Amino acid sequence: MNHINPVKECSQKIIAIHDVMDLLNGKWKVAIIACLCFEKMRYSELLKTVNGISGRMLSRDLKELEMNHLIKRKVLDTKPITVEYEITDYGATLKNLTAVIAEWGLNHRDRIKGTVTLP
Amino acid sequence: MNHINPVKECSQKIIAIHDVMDLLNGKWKVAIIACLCFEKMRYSELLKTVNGISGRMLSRDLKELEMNHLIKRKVLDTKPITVEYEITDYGATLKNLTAVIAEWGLNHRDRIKGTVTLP
DNA sequence: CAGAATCCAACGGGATACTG
DNA sequence: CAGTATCCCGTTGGATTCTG
Repeated sequence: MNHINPVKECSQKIIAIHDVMDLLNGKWKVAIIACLCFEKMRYSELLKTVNGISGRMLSRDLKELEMNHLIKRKVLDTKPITVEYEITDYGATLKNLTAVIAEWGLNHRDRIKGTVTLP
Repeated sequence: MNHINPVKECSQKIIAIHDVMDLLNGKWKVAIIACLCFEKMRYSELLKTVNGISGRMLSRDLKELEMNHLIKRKVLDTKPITVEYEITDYGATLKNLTAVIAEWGLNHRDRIKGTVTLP
């Protein structure tokens, strides 16, 4: 059994983290993924659920996430047209990741935002 | 025992995720935290370990992380001067988060970098 | 060694208006 | 409803040079 050089192991992790941060770059992608891990949603629902995102950014990020096979886009032929976004099996492997992030955020809300930003 | 409205619960998580993404914004912060969770490091070591980061960004991000009490800066009076960065107890609560991200990245490296993003 | 300063390019992201 | 098209600004981030 080989011992792994601890420095090497760290480097590997750093590279892996770069990959992920590259895939989920920007302010919104993690939140979008988290939403869709929770349940499939339509464009307008995402717009409301992902607080503060603009339509432009939502479109853009959805397109990128779809290109990376993390989500699926399904056009329903209702009238008027509606579009449903759904997490893929691949994307669903990110569920734990989003859960850990959300949990940390919940536990440390006060320290993060500090004094302000809450009435 | 109260039932939590599932939509409400999702919204809470989204907000929490926004907090975290705000705290760890940019390409490098998560990697820096991961490094320092692994072991304390000097500036120049971080520069080598966090692949590809520039000195300017490292300085900037270290300052921000310090302001948020996630890391500590310690000046050693060697000559020439050396500076050691160390994770705080508070910052160390992010260790699991960085580990989960790194693990996902490692497991899915092939698909991310892939051959040519899948035919 | 550990940065600060300067310059500059590129991207992120908001607001608004428009389309099928 | 689900976008697309512009416009426009602030930030990010790289390269380089300078300092104690």
